Amino acid sequence: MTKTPGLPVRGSTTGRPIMVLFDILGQRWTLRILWELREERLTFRELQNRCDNMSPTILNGRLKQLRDSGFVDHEEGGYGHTDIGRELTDHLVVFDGWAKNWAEKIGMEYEAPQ
Amino acid sequence: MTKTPGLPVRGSTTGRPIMVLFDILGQRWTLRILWELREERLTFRELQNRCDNMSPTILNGRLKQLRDSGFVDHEEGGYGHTDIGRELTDHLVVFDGWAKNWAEKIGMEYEAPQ
DNA sequence: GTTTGTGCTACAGAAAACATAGCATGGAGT
DNA sequence: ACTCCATGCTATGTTTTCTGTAGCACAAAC
Repeated sequence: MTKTPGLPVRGSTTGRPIMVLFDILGQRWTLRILWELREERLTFRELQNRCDNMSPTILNGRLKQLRDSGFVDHEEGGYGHTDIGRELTDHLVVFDGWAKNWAEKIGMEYEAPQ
Repeated sequence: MTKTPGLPVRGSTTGRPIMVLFDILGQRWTLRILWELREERLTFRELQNRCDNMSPTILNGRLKQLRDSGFVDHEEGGYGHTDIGRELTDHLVVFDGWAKNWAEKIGMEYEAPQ
């Protein structure tokens, strides 16, 4: 079941791009997968390891979806971002700094390990 | 079950803020709820309507979570963003324009209704 | 005192995700 | 040729999450 802008998705019959995007990102592990690929290409199993040993069934499903959506490809060296996938992930990277700020405001200072 | 930076979440034992954020956003409807509140306060039922009549059970759960996380409050006029919730949502608004671009690249020109 | 709006909760069924096992392919080494 | 290992999955049964529908409790308006 491919999710493409223009086609209806869960929670939206119009296929409006932002809704399609929300539908994709609002599934468990999707954001995390994009995130983990931010620095280097990873094999299926490396990716699985970094994603807390998530179920391969789901990982495979997500990767299929991300490839269908044009965010991820699978070439020499494993799975990695396409150009547009990198663009999307760059936006996510912004959230990293932002989240630390949020963490402080919410009353919890998080200290990075090491 | 409150999700707070510093406490472990699904897929991350460290409670690293970005992971907590991904855990929250990577649930169905959460992105959508933040999105629908971007312009005005909405009552529970208005919000439900805009979110494709999502199940009130889940809506209630999400709202609890978003309040616990400090993104949403419930005051005069219904549910709405806190300052930090607005900040987060501003980032999401960026995705709207971006998603249209993505839609074109992926080979589907989406025309907004009306 | 009945109707309308609001903010939910209850509950049964459907869908998604999980954990674990294991298979098929391909290359390296011996 | 054959074992060994990495890689990319699929299969299966269980658990968790989400859905859909019904309905309750409170408050204000009429």
